[in-house]
Amino acid sequence: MARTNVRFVQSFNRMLRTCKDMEIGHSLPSENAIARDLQVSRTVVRGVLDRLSQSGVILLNGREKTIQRAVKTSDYMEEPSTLLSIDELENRFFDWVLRMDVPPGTVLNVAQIAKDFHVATHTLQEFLSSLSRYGIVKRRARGGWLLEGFTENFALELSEFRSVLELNAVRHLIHLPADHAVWGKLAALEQDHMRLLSRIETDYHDFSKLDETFHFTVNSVVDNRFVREFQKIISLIFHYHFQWNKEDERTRNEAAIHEHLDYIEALRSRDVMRAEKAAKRHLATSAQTLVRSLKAHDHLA
Amino acid sequence: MARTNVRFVQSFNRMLRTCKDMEIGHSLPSENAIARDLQVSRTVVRGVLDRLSQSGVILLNGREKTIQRAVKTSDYMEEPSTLLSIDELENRFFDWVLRMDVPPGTVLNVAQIAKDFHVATHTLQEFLSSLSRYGIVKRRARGGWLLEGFTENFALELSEFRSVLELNAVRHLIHLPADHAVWGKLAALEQDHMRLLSRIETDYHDFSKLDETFHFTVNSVVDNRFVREFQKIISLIFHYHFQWNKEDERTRNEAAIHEHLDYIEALRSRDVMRAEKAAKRHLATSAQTLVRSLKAHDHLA
DNA sequence: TATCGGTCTTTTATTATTTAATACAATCGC
DNA sequence: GCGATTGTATTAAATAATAAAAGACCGATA
Repeated sequence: MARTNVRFVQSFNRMLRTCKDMEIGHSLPSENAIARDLQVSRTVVRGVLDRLSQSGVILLNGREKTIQRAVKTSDYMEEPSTLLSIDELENRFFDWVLRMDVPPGTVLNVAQIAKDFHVATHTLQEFLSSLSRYGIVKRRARGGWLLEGFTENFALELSEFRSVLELNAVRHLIHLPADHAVWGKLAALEQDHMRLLSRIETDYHDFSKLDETFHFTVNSVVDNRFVREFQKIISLIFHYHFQWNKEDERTRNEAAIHEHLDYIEALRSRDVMRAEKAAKRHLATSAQTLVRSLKAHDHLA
Repeated sequence: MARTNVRFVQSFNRMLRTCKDMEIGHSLPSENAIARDLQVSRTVVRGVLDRLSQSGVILLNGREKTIQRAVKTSDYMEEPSTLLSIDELENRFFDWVLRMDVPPGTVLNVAQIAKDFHVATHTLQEFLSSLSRYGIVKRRARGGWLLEGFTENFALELSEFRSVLELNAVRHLIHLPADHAVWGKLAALEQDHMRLLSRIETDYHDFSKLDETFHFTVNSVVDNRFVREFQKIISLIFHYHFQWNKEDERTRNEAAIHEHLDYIEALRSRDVMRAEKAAKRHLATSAQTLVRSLKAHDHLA
């Protein structure tokens, strides 16, 4: 009925492994040193040392913490199943929702989802609250959460927002000096695209990852925390849709590669109009793909 | 040791007020009807009716809920002090932080703040979690929250992001037909600006609100949930800084009014370059003001 | 004199509990 | 019989209580 003692158990076991490698008669370092090493508080360290002394592995005497006997397998404690952190939850949640096992408009059952995902309910609550900033979920008047996205409108607005950010990045990028790192990265990406094109018949599937890297590279020239945060969610959503929209995948990806190559070429020309045009064309295609795959999935539901 | 019964108490008192206006011998409507009326579940209604029957105000007999006696003042229950909701919390929190009672880098004490703000700790946790999407706070590795903003960099990046969004809005706006509502609003705003200018000596303080309305109007032409969400936080932060940066306030505001008027004029010309230029100039001034007021406040701390 | 360990307080994460919502079954009046 | 109403049971959410961990303080010690 309170917080778990995973930290204690893990620290205990790690401490045992350290003891195992030490000779009998030697002494462990100071509590502070151990705490620093294990990245836990001294309170935990003291708990661990107490327990080690109780089971006779070490002898506490003033500042001496002498190893008394060899460590046995039975000394180790079993680690309680650790819950997912809020970051790990993000991926699982999107995986679950974006595959549209869940249609928009669903009322989310916090208790059930928390159980399924092996997270504490309050962790899920926090996560949903943070998602509500993006309008993906909404808090209902008297308890409960409503899944709003991913509707067609959501996809359109997300794509539009993405375009605004990326076009801004493009305008920055073309003014960067020739020795800026981004140009080298773009050249490398160009090669990657060409290589993939040559083996597109079989490996068209690899485009998803390449696409993510490409857009990330373009946007990386803007050093802004808000852009970065949004980029994260944008790439997450686009990436997921890539994964499960299999229709025309080879054709679509091949066309997208050509658009990317045009895009890179246009950037390199340093011509604002041309670069913007190439970017816009690709972003429009991308938006269309997203909307279409949403609709296709909707039909199944 | 569990959730509060505010809902029950409030429903009970509201029910009593209804009973007070009814004559003895009359019967209350069905549980479902009452639930609909009070906007609570039937469970609560049944609880209320039970209690009313216990205290002899009504007599329950099958489907009859007959009023038995007049309602006395002592019948009413005292309402427990209700906690702030997460929305109300947002304003209080920003008020607290942006006035820089709290320097960047502070570790936030959830328990303490929750008590000070009269919210449940989990409400605060959720709120902080949602703020972490904007990088204003960060979750620390082993518990606790770290206040990151509002540093100079934060102000710069926020301003930059604001510019990106607003310039996009400007590009949309100038292509809107002459009969679009926004032109009327801009004309009205222009008048408001002129009027304020004529009484600037005394009423320069009113500019803050006008500024907010103006930028809201410009951005309103973009119908995008992500833009809207960000607009909320941007206007919040800019607005707060307006409130407490008193240095040169009259001069600054007067200059800003002129920039706004130029801005409106430029929009009306429908000339992209001119509109962008006017917008950029004002946004740059605005960014500078924000950074400067941050620094000024920093000196005091 | 700087580090160390004992003690205590503060703070956080999680569970247990209470209230509220809702689904379903039974009943009543028309 | 049928729709509305109530009775009952299950489920879910909000919050208080609580165990674990972090950290502050201080005298002791090498």
